Amino acid sequence: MSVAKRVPVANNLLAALPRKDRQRLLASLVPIALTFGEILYEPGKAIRYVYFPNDSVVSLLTLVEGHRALEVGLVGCEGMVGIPLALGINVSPVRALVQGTGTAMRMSATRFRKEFHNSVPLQRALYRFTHVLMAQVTQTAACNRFHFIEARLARWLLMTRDRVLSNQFRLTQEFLSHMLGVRRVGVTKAAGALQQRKLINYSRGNISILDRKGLEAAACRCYQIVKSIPGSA
Amino acid sequence: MSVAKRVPVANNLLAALPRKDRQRLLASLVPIALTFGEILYEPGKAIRYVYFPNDSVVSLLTLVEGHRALEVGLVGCEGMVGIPLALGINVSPVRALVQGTGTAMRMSATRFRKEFHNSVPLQRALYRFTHVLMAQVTQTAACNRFHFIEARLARWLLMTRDRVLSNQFRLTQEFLSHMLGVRRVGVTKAAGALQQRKLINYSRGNISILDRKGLEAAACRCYQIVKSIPGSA
DNA sequence: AAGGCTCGGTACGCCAACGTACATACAATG
DNA sequence: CATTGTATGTACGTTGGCGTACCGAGCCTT
Repeated sequence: MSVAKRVPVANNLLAALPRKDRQRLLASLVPIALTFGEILYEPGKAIRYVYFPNDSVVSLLTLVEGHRALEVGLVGCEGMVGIPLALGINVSPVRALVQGTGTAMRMSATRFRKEFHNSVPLQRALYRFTHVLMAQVTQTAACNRFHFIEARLARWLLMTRDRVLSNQFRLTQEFLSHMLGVRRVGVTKAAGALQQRKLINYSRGNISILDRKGLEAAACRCYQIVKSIPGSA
Repeated sequence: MSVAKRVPVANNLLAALPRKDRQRLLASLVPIALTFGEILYEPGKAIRYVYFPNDSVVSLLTLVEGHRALEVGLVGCEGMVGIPLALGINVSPVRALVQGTGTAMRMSATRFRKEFHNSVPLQRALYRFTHVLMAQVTQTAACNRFHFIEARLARWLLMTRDRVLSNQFRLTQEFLSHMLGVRRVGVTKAAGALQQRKLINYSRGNISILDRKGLEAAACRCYQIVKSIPGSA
């Protein structure tokens, strides 16, 4: 995690604020580079910074002892990482893991509290995003319960695609298994099936989406449902 | 759903407010009887009232086509039903189903918005509860993914017990199957196992907890985890 | 070129949970 | 007391996913 100067501010949440509020916030925000694998929060630990992703992507994971991690939320430029702070809580219930390398705007927790208090538009935006996140977690809960790995994988790839704005990215199957909460072998099988159907291409951590429409058809409807929540794009 | 006069206000959220705020709120709140099976919200539909349960219990369920309902949250006297409104959203993403007959304090959505705006203590309390709910949904997501039906059933019974404040309540297995998102037969087997271990007693919808400690041991740790979140009791 | 390392593919036995169907028990009602 | 309906129990074959183990393929380093 290093300071990244002069990155374009592409976070939608910030971009949608009135100019005055945005300017004031930007004075307290520092652009920062987030790299794949970095852990921003650990469950039960204090939240020290909030992050407004630009082109980076952050996964929210629950940890249950004796099991793999399980992703419950995915935050990109449409949101903020650190929602508990907006709710007056300074401890994270989840692990926050950088899943897509990129930049974000960062602010310290103490500074955030102050700025949040002073900007009603920011409050409105963050409360709305809290709702989107809640809906996302809810849908994911059901998805993890009911749908096949293959469909869930397809959904996950699409969600990532929407946030990194690219059809190609790096991800090992081992990593994916910790997102979906399944065995690596399960991912291998599912990815193999998708590849055979010419929907994706997969090779040593390099994944590319070949047929987006087809992949959407292979994914469960959860993808569309979450996407259609106002404020989730 | 009928007006219920002169019920003791036992909702913790309300009780913890400063006297002044509570008094003002109570002027707009109407005690109401909620009966098992009533549906308060449907997904995608507008929220018309918020509810502060006293001794009633309300389930939040996601619906996925082609599958049974799945509970993602349980709200009793520790919270409020209608959190989206506090976040500035007037559509429910979930179905809200009365799971434990009892009373609640009710307020119209429009009235709530006004009162909410005017009471900072209420805002604080509700944002905190939003966080608790989010954590609960998150934990439930992992629980539904990883744990056996028997452990999940045990957890569910304990959570209900904590909210109805009684070791005995009415619930059919069919109903439970829609809470846990499993077959009715799955519930039969799990309940049978718990009964054989002398932890519960089960007969035609009448369930009683015989050995609470034992049931806690049979439940997954998710029960303790959710319970230990500050503000969840 | 060799060795090590990461990543992906395959194989095997196991089992919780699934869908479905049917059979029993209890309760209320006429 | 017979009838009807609801609630529970049992049974059977199917299967997706699990844990584990091992192998091969590509890549980097020495």
